[in-house]
Amino acid sequence: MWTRAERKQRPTLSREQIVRAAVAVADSEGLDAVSIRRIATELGARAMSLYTYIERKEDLFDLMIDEVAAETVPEGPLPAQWREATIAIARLEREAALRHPWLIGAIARRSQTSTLGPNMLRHLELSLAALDPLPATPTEKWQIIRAVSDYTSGAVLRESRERAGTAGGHDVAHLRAMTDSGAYPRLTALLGVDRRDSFEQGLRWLLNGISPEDAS
Amino acid sequence: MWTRAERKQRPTLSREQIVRAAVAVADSEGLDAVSIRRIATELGARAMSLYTYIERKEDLFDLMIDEVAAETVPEGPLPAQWREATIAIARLEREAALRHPWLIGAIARRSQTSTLGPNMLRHLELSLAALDPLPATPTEKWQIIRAVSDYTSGAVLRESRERAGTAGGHDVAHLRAMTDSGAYPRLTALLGVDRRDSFEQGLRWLLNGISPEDAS
DNA sequence: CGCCAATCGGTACGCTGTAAACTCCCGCAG
DNA sequence: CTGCGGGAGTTTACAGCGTACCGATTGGCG
Repeated sequence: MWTRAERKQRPTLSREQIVRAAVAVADSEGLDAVSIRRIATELGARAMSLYTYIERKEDLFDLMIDEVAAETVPEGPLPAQWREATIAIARLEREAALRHPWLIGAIARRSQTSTLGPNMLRHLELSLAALDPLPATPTEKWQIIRAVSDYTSGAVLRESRERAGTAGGHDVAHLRAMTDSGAYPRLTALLGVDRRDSFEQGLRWLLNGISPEDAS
Repeated sequence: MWTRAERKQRPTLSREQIVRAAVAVADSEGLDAVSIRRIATELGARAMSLYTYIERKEDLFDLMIDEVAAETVPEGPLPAQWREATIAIARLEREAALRHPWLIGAIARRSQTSTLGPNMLRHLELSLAALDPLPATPTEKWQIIRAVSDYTSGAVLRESRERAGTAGGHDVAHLRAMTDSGAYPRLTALLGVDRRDSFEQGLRWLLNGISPEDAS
């Protein structure tokens, strides 16, 4: 679908416009607010007009994902050290996912590996480029990229849910009740503990494990 | 909501029954197939009857998540080595999530940190117990648990999507076209490469980074 | 000019979550 | 025993969803 030509006439809509509107709605009201009718309204069109540009709603999600993937493509030259370069890319992924908290949900929602869009391909290409200085086989490099991006997406999934939650008093009360039961002593001991975010710490651990010699 | 007493009359339905039916439907037909009407039909009831046991559909997702979380609670005694114990728990998480591919999606779908159910609390308690032998502050232990489970959920999110996909020929053709363009040389070089799964490898890297002294 | 294909609109169908009001019927107070 | 409170389950209804199908419009090209 990435290769399908756009209209040749002169439309009042465009795929780019639709995707941007969808991303804006998702950013401000969540993924569930992204409905065909809603996006059409947003653009002053009728629902069915969108189907000139996408085949089904899932396509729209794919396009939204790739739209945001653009933010994960590093702009300038990569740091010369593979480690710094990889960290920089992981940070871009994290920041994009926190800016668009619906992102991981959209990825998880897609029934199968969504077709990779051009921005996602550029992102992957540059993730590989970051490892150029590393003496490793392609298979090993691929494993490293997967490990780092797996960690990043998991961390970001948790982080963005934590931010959305901010634990209303009700949940806290419930948690207290549970821990007061004494069934979870270690958890109880953790209730007041510092929960400063630890994305960077975990990333450091992972990279140290990959390459112990230049651990930080 | 976990504490709310169940009915005292004599119902033909039960919360447990509803949740099990929902998990079964999600397992075999995906999360989208879990609708109130569908589950009710599955149980020979009418849609609105379910609302005696849950307040809204999101509650059902929470209950399903905790139902599956039971499978991530280790049964016997934990390995004495914190490292082995942590690996064992991570494997349970992975296997449960692969058995129920909708799981990560359900977690991502929940608008905020869902209320922790009893099974999730037991899982967390035992994750902490696994680190008992480790000389570390509670904050550090919490960070370790988060790093490991972040990595695990990210890896499993990717893995289950890969399994669902198995890349139909169409996608492969598209990918070929993209890489033939020459814009992604490193990716192109990777096309035929071995993609053996690497969950264990990444987990080893992470644990080695956490504790270099007993690296494997 | 005539044609074609792209674009957009309208209508309709079967689905969704759930609010509101209803019918039962059990267990208990008098 | 009667009466009744209240919980279980049902019915109906509504607004919204994705999208199949068809018709109207229109601009570019032969």
